[in-house]
Amino acid sequence: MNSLASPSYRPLYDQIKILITQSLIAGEWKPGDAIPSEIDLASRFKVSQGTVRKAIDELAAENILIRRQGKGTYVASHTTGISSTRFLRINRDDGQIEYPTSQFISVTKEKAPEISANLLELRVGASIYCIKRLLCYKNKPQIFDEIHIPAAYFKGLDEDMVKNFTGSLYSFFETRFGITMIRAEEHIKAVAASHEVSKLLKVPEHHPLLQVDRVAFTYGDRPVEWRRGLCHTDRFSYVTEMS
Amino acid sequence: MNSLASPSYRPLYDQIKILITQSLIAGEWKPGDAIPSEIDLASRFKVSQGTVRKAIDELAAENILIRRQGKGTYVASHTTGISSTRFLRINRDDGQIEYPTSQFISVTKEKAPEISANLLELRVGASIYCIKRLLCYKNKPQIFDEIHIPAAYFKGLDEDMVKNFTGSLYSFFETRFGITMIRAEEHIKAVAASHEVSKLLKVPEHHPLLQVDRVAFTYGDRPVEWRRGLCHTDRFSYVTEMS
DNA sequence: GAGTGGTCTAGACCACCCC
DNA sequence: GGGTGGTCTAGACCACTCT
Repeated sequence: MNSLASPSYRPLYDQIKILITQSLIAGEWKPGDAIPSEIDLASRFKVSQGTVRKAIDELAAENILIRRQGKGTYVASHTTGISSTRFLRINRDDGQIEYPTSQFISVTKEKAPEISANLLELRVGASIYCIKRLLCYKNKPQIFDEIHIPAAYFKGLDEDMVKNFTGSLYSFFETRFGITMIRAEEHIKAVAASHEVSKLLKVPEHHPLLQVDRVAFTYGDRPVEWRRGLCHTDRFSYVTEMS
Repeated sequence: MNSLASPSYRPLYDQIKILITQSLIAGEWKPGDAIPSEIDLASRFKVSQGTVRKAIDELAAENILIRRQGKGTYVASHTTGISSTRFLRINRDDGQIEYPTSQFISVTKEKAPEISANLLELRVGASIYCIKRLLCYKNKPQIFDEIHIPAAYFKGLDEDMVKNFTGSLYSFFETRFGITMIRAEEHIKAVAASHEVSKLLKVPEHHPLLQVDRVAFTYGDRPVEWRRGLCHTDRFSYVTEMS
């Protein structure tokens, strides 16, 4: 998880993990690609297959790689499979599965406010893109998202690109900007709907909403997105598991 | 995680996991105890040390066992260490660490209502204990909990036992009834404070609260607790991570 | 020094996928 | 049948803890 800790002693498989991660950062293997077989990697890194295995096992446990028996090991992609929805924790209460559609409100270039600058490790006032959108279920707006991303990593992003893309926002980031989210931290509160948001979500002013603040990280645990979601949870819940 | 799935083929280490879990259920090794060394278990189960290792690795990843290099492998306990707070996801916004104190309101025997009966796999009307309490930070009430547990698993529980116990509720369940929680699922919503709850939490009526519904499981993935927490989140957040 | 978990290796064999 | 990941073994050696 955290690649800090005292490197008084670093196991081989840990070094292999870092080498693989570096290849992912460098784009040697792209999301959806198969990486070389364990045997090939073992001879490339001059270690045994078992050591490569342990490194891949851990990356697979972090959902960065995906193993498929008999076929190979693949780089997780937000464009396909489970990975495309693994960051969506809002579910219908009746148990039915339904995916939301996006309705974009605005895409603007802004100066980073303190709240997102700190978490994105930027200077306050650094250039960011700010995306506002609604997530709708059955065409009814349920979530209002405000999303901040550093302009430096998303050069050339504009409103039309976002609006014309079909698929999730993370698959957009991955496909158009080569930035893949691998992990996120969320802080959740209950808040009262502001006048502005109440109109967007079509709820009474002061209606209770779930406020979900997220920081998302890409390879190497670099923070690259801050967002605040305001969710109407009368018929939906945020679902999580712990052990 | 789920011990279902098609058993068309069951790896050895998986069978070892089941055998270890059965020993935990039977109480052969209790929370806090060291289990036998890998070498001992290998000879007991007639497999190699590596196979035992893989089984223990997975149980450790699920926080059911805890490895300590040079010392041994221990059964996770809610009475000590990280495990004692790993189900508490509410944290202060200012980043300071503070643990809540319990203030019990009532402990009663009830008939299970539909909502908890279904999730606890009981008949509606089955006998349960209902515990109501406040969790306080700096003596200020922040969370109101209503907790349902099957009476059959907690025979003899009464109000005095609960009130006189010092420590978390899960360490109480573990110590007094031999029931250890290993996993939980939560569904979260934003709701308005009822008149009743607003008085307990000392917030205005209709104030937004986080409603956290939980089902907790013990060894063998048996559900043994349902609870609903109502949290005042003006200075606290529910924190979670995903990957 | 003895005992524990942790790493690393090498090799055999199995289950799965696809040609 | 050949390639991939998955299991299992046996053994050597390392890092850590306690006595």
